Amino acid sequence: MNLSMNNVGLADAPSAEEATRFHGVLAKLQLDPLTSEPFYQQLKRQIHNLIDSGELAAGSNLPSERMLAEALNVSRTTIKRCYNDLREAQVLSTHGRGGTQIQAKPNAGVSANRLKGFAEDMRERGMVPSSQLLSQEVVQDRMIASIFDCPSVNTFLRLVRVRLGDGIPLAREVAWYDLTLAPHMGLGLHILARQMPA
Amino acid sequence: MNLSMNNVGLADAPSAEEATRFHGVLAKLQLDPLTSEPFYQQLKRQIHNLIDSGELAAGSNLPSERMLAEALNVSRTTIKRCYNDLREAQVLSTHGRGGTQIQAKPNAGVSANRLKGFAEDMRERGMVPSSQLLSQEVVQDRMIASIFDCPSVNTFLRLVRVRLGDGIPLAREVAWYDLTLAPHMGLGLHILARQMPA
DNA sequence: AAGTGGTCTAGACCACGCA
DNA sequence: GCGTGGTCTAGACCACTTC
Repeated sequence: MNLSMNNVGLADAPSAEEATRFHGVLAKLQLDPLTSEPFYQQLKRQIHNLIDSGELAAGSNLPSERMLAEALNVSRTTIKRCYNDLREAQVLSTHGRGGTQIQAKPNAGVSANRLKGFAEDMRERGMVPSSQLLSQEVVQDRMIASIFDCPSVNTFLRLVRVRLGDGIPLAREVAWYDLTLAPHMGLGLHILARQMPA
Repeated sequence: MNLSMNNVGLADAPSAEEATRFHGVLAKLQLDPLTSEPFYQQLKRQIHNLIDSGELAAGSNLPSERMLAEALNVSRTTIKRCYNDLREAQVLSTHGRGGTQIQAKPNAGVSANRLKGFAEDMRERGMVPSSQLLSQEVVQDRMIASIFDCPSVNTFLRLVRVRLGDGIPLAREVAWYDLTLAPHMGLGLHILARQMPA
């Protein structure tokens, strides 16, 4: 068998030196095997919280997947699942050999978060997002048309919905979709356009 | 060793019978080991295409992870990664022993899509979502408070933003976030609450 | 009760980017 | 070139839902 790779077996050499670098982080990450919450979820939540609270600064490095796996005594796959989810959520980023880095600012407010959807934001925070449609109608509205800088004859889909996190109403949204540009939005609707009152 | 589970080793009994059920699906799924595109990506793409084209009808079943893995001669983990991604995108759903089912209609309209965020919806359609913040302010508003069924002294974050797909403005949204319930939304903002004009 | 997906393990090889 | 993340394997146990 040509196991010609990986210096597994070099003892705990890396831990000894590098552990100090991540001492602060490692001390704050703990897994509870008794709860029903999966390991990777616990980690996601804890890391996200550390970032939100500023204990993990933007731009700083997280332990490598292998290192954290060894430190927490879980498999690399579990760490990877956590890191991957956070990478997908653009909370972490990867830099070749540079490892995994924190991308979001500690307290990135709404201005940054609004690049993500509400649902995505909620899921990152470990909440279950849902949505309740209050009304939907196809309208013509000159004011909105002017905002979009398009002919005032364009029709818009007007949506009002409540956004919930864990079943609790957190936001109310009113949205106008330009049906000329996004016709798929109107699919399945059987509502005739009507004139919007001024 | 107490390998007291899984009838692995019962030969290809399941395949023989069940393969006919999924004959159409299995015949259309093929993995190319030569391309650089990962297996799970190839599968995601192919399954998504089959759904879009209507060859896989909404509500119908997909082969179980184990079965598809065996049929394509890959590990269950690889199939799972594909299925999981599609589940997260709400394209597939899971039903206990019932297996994995196709959830989205080929061209589901807004009424279904509004359970997802704008960004997610865009990404599924292969467009690049972005957002432009027009205004953000912390306000008190009795009308909104009554909608949320909460004390009228609660403060809200009022956002106006334009949603873009591939750089084209597709929607305008006005959102009110209840800062009492979602304080993290206001982090990083230095805007004093002001009274909302009636 | 049988089979499903959910989670986790312990390994392996690869491409790529810093050092 | 070395360590990183990316992909993949072959297995295991569990909770849960449907049969």
